[in-house]
Amino acid sequence: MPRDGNETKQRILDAAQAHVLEKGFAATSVDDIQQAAGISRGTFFYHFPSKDDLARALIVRYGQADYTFVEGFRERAERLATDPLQRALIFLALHEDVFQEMQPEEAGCLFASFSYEAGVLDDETEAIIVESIEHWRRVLGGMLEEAMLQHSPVMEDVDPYLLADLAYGVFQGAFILSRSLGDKGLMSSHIREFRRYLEVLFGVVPARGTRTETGSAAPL
Amino acid sequence: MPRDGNETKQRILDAAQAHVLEKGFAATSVDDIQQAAGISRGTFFYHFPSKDDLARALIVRYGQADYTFVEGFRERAERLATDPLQRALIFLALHEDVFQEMQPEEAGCLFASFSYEAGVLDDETEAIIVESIEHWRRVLGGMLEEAMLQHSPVMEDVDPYLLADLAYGVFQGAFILSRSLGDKGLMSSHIREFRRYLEVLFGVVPARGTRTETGSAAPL
DNA sequence: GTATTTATACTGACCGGTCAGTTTAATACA
DNA sequence: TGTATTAAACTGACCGGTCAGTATAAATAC
Repeated sequence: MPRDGNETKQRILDAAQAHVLEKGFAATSVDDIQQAAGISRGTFFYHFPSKDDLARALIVRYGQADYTFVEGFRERAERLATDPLQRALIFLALHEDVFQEMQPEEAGCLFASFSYEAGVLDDETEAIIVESIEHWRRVLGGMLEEAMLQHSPVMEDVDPYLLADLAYGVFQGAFILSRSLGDKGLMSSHIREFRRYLEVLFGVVPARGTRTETGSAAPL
Repeated sequence: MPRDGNETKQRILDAAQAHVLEKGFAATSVDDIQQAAGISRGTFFYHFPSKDDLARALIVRYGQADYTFVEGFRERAERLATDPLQRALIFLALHEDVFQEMQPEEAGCLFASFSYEAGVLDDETEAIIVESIEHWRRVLGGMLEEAMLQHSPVMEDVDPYLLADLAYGVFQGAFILSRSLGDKGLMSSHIREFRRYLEVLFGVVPARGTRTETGSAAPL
């Protein structure tokens, strides 16, 4: 059954990605991948000249999938709301949903995995990661930049692109915490907390005062 | 120069930690470590029965250093302020200073590095990582819990321990972004942004209205 | 419409090298 | 004298990578 070579290639990439996300690239042997993908050793090297080429292919595919996801979420957010802040909040909430449905073994980012394995990727491939982060920054940062024009933030010197980077960082941090603590639900709660930050920063706050606290709101 | 065995052991751990933080544990060979530490192959195995024992020792030492750091910062923060919110803000600012003085090759967390290399550490050693995270959570979360009693947060259902976890995640995420983008300064700005979140959440906000925006502060 | 060719997909044994770990004999110090 | 260290040789498992050959199916030929 030599028909569809591309299907095999994708199966190799799927098996490889799962292994790399769990154990890391260096600790993933070609034999591991070959066995998990249900193919022979020769077939692996038929599709990928070297293990480093596999790494490159993994990053390329991951970057493309990431781009598609982000653009899809952007479009959905733009369809669901006209207010730019609401769009940003929805954009993040859509990510939250995805993470909630993730299997524990998927909870991780391939880019982050390689970030602690310097020297594997060549400069071009590293650039794909940078582009991917910058794409995210452009999309979410752009929404927040627009939001600033319509909602006065409660603080001065708000940098919408720093906020976008921070959101990306929160995702990455939540992945690591989630893996270290074995707590899957952590992902959602961290994203939700970040959304709360945006809400309170842009003044979209549910009315206070219904609470039972002692009262005085004066700070410091 | 066979004098101090412990000094050699520490030199091995130093060299190993630097390599692991850069390339990962699996990609770090005993020869790499041995050469970087300026010792012989035999000496490495004299001090560490196996490479896995080295991993364990690295985590133990890192956990201890982490504990010392956090406790030191907690004490300094408690000395510098009595208000629990201010203590939390100072506690974070002290971390910010440390990260600012970090060399690019140090920018990373050993725990995070191992979080993408499953299977290397035994359960006991993994538990050290969990304890370390929980220690952080107790310290910062405790400060924030106290802060909630004195400052009414502008939102309901604020979970001080979730905020502490989030701060930890922001650190981790900033490390990854910093490494991926090659931007060292990112660390500080992300921590500073998180502190702003706490400020705005607890109502410690510099007066608004001095800004040049169109005016209306009413949201949504 | 069967034989032949061609391109693609795949196999598994094999090779050279590297890795973690062992052993040994000699040596430096306190 | 015992602890710390060195240098070097060695083992065996495993690793990435190669290669000669097989299987398949569609295209081409007769």
